[in-house]
Amino acid sequence: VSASARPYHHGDLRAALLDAADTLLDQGGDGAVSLRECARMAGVSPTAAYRHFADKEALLAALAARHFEAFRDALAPAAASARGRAYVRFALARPGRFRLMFGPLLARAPAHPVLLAAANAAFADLNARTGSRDGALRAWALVHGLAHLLLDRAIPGGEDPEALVARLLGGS
Amino acid sequence: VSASARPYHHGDLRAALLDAADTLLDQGGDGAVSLRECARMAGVSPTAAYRHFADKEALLAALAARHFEAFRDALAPAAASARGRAYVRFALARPGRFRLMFGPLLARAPAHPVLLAAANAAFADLNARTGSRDGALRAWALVHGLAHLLLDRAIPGGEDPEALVARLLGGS
DNA sequence: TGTACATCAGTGAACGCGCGTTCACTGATGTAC
DNA sequence: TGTACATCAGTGAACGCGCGTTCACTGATGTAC
Repeated sequence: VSASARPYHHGDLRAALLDAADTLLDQGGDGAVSLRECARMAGVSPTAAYRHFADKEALLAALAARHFEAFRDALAPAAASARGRAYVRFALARPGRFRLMFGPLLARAPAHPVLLAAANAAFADLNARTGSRDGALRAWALVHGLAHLLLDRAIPGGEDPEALVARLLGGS
Repeated sequence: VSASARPYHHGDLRAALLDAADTLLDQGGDGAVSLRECARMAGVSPTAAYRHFADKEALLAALAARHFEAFRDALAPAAASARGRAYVRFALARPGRFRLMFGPLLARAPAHPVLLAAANAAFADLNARTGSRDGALRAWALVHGLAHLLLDRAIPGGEDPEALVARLLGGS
């Protein structure tokens, strides 16, 4: 009746809250994440989260940091030609995460050292691969723009995204 | 005491509401726009907007449509080489508008014919200029990605955005 | 081994907030005769 | 020219909602002697 009454083990509320936030993020996007709903999903009182995070933004920052690390790890092993496709695929598969990571929260990273570090590490990886810095930046912008345009259904024609990406990024 | 008591003239509440939404959008971004605040700014009761828009989304759609038209008109006369720079400059100067236009609302354009038409017209213009369709698409994605990365302060180094854009888009 | 104590994760009530939307209404405008 | 009427833009009260955050608290855990 003690620990097993909760869906998480002793000391893991923090992780449970992040998982809940993740689920909400994937289902309803940025705006669907609320501290209260996370607490509800973790089976805990509305204010329990404040034992683990200073406020809502701190929770989101921790979440974004976690995703930047996973994102970096996922892209690192890919061959240069496949990394662009993987980037876009990630954005299309997990729009909520993508938008959180690259959204307005990013500008507030200086206030959240963990996020700042994770983001910078990921960005450094993205820019380190190819030859010139400007070339890397251009490649990044191209892929990033493609991700956004597909995500927001801005590209007319209703063509299969996967095929389009393969064609546009084929040679890079 | 009749019409002059309001900051708008007879029949112009609709325009006044859109202007108010625009101001909020430019100041606080997407989330800062509320029907109640728009009404407040127009000097009108909280529910007056429903005479002119079916609901909040309809107002936002009308606003986005208006901006797509202006966006298209602003880019049309520019020379091909300058259009990319103008695109990015618009995004940086008016982040709220840019995010509204190219955000999740765009996926709901089919429900708002005016927005759908305006967006498609703008997109057609963007893609019609350059030679091949794929080339145009790539150019668009590059510029769009650059706009987003700069907007979200994702590009490390703190370099002057304007200079960076000029350098990266120089040859296109 | 047993007792006193400090720690601290989680509780629950409460505060104050703003929002979108509905509904019956008022009162000015302009038309039809 | 004057009166009866319909239209319809805007009102204001109300509904129900969920949110972030505070605060004093409880009660289990584990440590020190």
